[in-house]
Amino acid sequence: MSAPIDFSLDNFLPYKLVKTAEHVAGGLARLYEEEFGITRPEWRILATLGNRDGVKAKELSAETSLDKVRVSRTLASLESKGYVCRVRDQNDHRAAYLHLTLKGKELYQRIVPRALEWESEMLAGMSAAQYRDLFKALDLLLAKADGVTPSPL
Amino acid sequence: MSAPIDFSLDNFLPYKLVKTAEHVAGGLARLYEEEFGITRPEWRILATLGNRDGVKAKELSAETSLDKVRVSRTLASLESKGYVCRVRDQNDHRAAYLHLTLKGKELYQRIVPRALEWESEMLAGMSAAQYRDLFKALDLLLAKADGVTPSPL
DNA sequence: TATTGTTATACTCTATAACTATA
DNA sequence: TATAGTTATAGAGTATAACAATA
Repeated sequence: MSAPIDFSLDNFLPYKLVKTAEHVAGGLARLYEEEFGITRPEWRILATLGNRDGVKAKELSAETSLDKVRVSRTLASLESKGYVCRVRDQNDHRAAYLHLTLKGKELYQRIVPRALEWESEMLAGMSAAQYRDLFKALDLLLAKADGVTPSPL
Repeated sequence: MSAPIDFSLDNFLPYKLVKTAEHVAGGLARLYEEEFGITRPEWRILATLGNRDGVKAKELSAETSLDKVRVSRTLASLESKGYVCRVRDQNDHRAAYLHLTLKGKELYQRIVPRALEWESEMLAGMSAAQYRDLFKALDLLLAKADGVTPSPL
């Protein structure tokens, strides 16, 4: 007879990560859905364009971890809300540069401080060192999960 | 004119968490979907019952972060696959104790070692202290996200 | 032929409410 | 009235494939 296995879901890394991510990101999502009327993918694209205006859809897809289908649909909805406009690339008529409109920039300027405020509340009990180590650990896991073995720290 | 905002999605905690969780948990999910033919919620319930046999659906819901609807449906599919059986509570005929069948226990015994092996590969580059700190940080965030202010570490 | 982006389709997940049978 | 669990339904998210326009 084999020895009983000692395994608890609650101490299992993937479950812990998913649960924490859902609760943390879910709280913020409620904030910008209820307070600013935008969805999660809309927020991701808005955040990216606020930081790097004029990128193309393909780059947006890489930056936001949204596939090209979702980017296309999210851009359509952001455009219909008046937050984003497209400027066709004159050298490659398939693609377009994406820009925030004035209204989009204004929304970005209102959301970011609230998001940062929310983040710092979330991190309130954590030291700067803990925060740095958390990000380091997450980066390590991300790289491992994607099959990249990073150079040692 | 206001100063330009320095904000990058990639350094923003909720995004980082979600992205890491998706990549990490996604890799494992492929493992037990392809190798063992069970879905994520099925795995969560199997893992819980393997550890705490005979709990009721309501407790399963709390343990697995799945709502009662999903628990009910997942139990139905696990039952139809022959991994789980129900024993009505004689004192409360609304509820039932959930048990792994022999086939369910056998599956659990095969999956857990693979899952732990996969986890340790994922944690390979991380020291014991880093691992402990990561879990501590995740617990802290989870408690904060759920609005509980835990006692200081 | 390959690439950018869009449209279509189907499948899963999530959230809610309505329902049953018990208590 | 409240609770354990089920069924029904609609909305959102996800994955894939087919497609149009352009390179």
